[in-house]
Amino acid sequence: MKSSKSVQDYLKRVYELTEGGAPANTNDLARELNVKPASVTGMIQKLAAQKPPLVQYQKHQGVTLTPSGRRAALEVIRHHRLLETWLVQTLGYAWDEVHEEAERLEHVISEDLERRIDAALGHPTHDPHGDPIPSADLKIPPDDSIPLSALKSNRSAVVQRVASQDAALLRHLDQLGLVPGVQIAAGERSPFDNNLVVVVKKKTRVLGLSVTSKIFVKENN
Amino acid sequence: MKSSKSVQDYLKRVYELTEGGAPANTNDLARELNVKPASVTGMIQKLAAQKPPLVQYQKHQGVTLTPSGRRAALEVIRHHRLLETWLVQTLGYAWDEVHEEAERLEHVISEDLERRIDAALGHPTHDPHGDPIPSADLKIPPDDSIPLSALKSNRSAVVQRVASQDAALLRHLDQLGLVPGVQIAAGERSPFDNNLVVVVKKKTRVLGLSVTSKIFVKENN
DNA sequence: ATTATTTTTTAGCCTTGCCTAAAATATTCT
DNA sequence: AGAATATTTTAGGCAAGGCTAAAAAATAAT
Repeated sequence: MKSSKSVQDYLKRVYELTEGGAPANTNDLARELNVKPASVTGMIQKLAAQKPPLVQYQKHQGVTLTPSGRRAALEVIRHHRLLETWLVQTLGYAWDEVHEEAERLEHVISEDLERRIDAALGHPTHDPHGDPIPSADLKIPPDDSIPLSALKSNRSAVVQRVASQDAALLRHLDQLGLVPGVQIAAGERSPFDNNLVVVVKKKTRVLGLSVTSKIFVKENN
Repeated sequence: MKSSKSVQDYLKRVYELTEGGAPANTNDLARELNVKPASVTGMIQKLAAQKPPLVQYQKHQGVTLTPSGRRAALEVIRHHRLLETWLVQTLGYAWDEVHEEAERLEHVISEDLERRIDAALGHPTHDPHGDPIPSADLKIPPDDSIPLSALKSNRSAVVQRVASQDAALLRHLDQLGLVPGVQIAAGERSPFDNNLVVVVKKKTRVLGLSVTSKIFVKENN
């Protein structure tokens, strides 16, 4: 049976919060879902009680996804990222404008529409932010990028991904040309505040840690 | 405040059922909405109690839309018809495949997306079935078509609209070439069963009342 | 004009998913 | 360790939107 919008949202957030390996905790989920912690406990208990269970859960020990839960989460994420790509490529949306729209559409599109969008776009592997789009069989391509904040001085790299849905930040980066696919070079790094000098499209910029930690790059050769 | 999917569905059905002028009754609404009559009564009472009320309602006398309710209904219908047009024109859907998809999408698209689709399609006035698309200010173009079943013998006309969402019927009509825009000519009519001989694209067909009553045409000059 | 039948409404209940307040458990600090 | 603090869970409620069963109203039939 198809899960509700709420359930899909919970699974998606658990997926995101457990990408680092550690289980997700109630408070973080509550914050991400704009819901009270007590509500999270309630929902998590239901998800863990389903047959088959969608999450693994022991009280006071956080939540992880079961294989079923992970599949359901990836299905939603595939919808989301295909939709974002589609809105940008066919309706001229900017990359900072598509998140909320996709957030609503992702829960209602059919598998048929999913396939048609996928085909119309030529089976894209990454969305406008550079996030990988799970394939039809829900595989995710491995990610070997590193945060720009970890790039060594005097090395060059290609921007792979911008891990933010903050519209203001995205517009700012777009302005600077800091979008997926772009070639950059790292210069001096301040040891005090971690500010980094970066050359993008012949222009020299200084970026703070709050920015460089969200830009993921792949070092050249 | 934006109304829920349920409320939008109720308003849309009331709109459709009252197009003939008469108020809609509980049973018809229940059937259209796949809900029990008792549930309809409950919801209608809530809609009539809102400030401003969305429906006009007196017990045992059926339901009509207030101006606010009508506006809300037309907004949803605009979404639905723009979406159907979009799916057909940009993703290669057939006209019998789009109804259910649009039925779910219509409730979640933003006004921004509505505008972008409208613009991308060149502000279409009719959907793939020939139904009029309410304009941005929710006006509906007047309809001067008549059912094919009422077309006089030996007159020719242009198909304007096919008033059905039955996929099998739509596929059949598509086969026959009986789609909006097509030129047809009426021949003999059987006085017993109302079967009508029609010439479409040089081919002669005999159509029953269940078909001719759903095809709306405009007689040539 | 009563009775019978159909239609509509009321009454009471259920599920989902959220809330607040209180209780229980963990964690941190001295 | 024990107290103070922070986090998490339980308990009890609420609103939306369905349902069934019973009551009431309208319509039809004798």
